[in-house]
Amino acid sequence: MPVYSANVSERAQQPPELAISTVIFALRPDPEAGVPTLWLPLVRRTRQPFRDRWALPGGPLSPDESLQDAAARNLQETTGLQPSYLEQLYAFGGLDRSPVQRVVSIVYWALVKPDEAALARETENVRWVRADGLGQLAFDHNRIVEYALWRLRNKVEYSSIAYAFLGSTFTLAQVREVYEAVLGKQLDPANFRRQLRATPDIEPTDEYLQGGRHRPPRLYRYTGSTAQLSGSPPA
Amino acid sequence: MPVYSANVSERAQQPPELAISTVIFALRPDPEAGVPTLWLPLVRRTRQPFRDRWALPGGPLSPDESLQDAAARNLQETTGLQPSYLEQLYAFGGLDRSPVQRVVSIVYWALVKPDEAALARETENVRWVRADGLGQLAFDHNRIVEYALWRLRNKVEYSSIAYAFLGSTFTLAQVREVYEAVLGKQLDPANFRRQLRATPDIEPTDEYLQGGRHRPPRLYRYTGSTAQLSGSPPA
DNA sequence: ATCTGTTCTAGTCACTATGACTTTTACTCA
DNA sequence: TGAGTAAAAGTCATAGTGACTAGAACAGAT
Repeated sequence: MPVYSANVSERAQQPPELAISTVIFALRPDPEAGVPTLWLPLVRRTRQPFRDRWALPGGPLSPDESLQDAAARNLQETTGLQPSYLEQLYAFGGLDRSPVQRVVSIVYWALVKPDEAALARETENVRWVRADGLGQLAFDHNRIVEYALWRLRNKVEYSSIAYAFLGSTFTLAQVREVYEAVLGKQLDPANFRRQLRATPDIEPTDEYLQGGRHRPPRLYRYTGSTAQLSGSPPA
Repeated sequence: MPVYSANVSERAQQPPELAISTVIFALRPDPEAGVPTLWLPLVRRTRQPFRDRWALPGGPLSPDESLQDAAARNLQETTGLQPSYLEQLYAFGGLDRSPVQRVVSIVYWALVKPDEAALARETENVRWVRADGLGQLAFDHNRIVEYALWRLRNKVEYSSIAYAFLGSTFTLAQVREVYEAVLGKQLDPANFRRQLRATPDIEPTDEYLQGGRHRPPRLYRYTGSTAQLSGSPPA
């Protein structure tokens, strides 16, 4: 335990600090295999506690912004990205999350589209890592990412969240790759295709994706509401 | 709008206040029809803002308790009840939730069993009301209850949460009544029965419920984990 | 003692969704 | 021109569901 930890009576007097953090997911091609995989940006801590350790983007809540606005702002500030999906994940408020002062973190999770993800800037203090294998993070951030992953995997199966990872048109195989990357398992192309064809929110365009060394796949478009896909309270 | 509202510059200087509230659901027989329906306890506000309006039980977060402990405590304090299920609902942090000072509320929702619900004390300032038809509540609490209801209805369909409303043994018809009360629609007894018989976590006992003017129904027992039914992050 | 109304319990039938699998189509590259 | 690849369409067996029918087992009334 760190030496700079405040003692109990000191901590009891201060009100808990309120912070916003965000888990940001994007699909990027794996450097080796080339298949899309889940990545997320981390920021290097420049101060104690956990100095030089990697952590989720986040910061304090400004008095004049809503919780969601605060999440969108620190997402913008650290990565320069606009999320295509943003939802509250959970409020973490355990007593020993930070060794210094008690912090209650309201955590959001976000998805970004590939064109956005391509713009993402990496600096000395901002790094993208694969969602598996992200060493030891600061605070309880490993646990938070685990929970965000669990939520993402659930939600991809019962909602239309997958399209938040894709551009305006896409092939059915690309959709399948999103599912495979998120769920971490192979899916049967023919059966997957049949299911998508049966959902009304996915309509075929007249265009085909050229360039592959095989039969050119048709492009599709998602016509469902990109607005909050149930899971957040009505505004 | 109230006259005691602070102006913008005043509000901007204070850090947001952090509060915990809880939506507590119990099944009680409807006074007329007699069938079980959803009820929840409200507390009368004794101070401004919204003095004399009904509101969700809640209060500030003590420095030495976790979020969940705080929810359990103010549940105990206002109603004297022990919840059989308690889960975080959402963190509400809009700018205009309170006319006085900005408040961020971390809201929990709870289910209580019928024997507990029977002990619930009603006082001048604590009243149980039906989950539909609860007039105008203080703050944004109507919206919060709506969201809690939405979550309850969802969760009852894909998880085994219904048994948190029931005692240690129960008839299959009682389980069906829980579903009907929560979902607000009639279910086919025969088909519902078939489904429950197929779930491994519900095992028949050798006992039967006597007293009805019809064939006595067999009693069953829920053997699944009553611990957190997925939806909260791993402890 | 028998009848009646009730719910419990078991079962049938048609329809739909799904997993595993096969076949044909349409492209690129050697 | 043939080989390789993935797209696209279709087949088949199986599991689950909604709608429905019918017998079983009780209490209370006749």
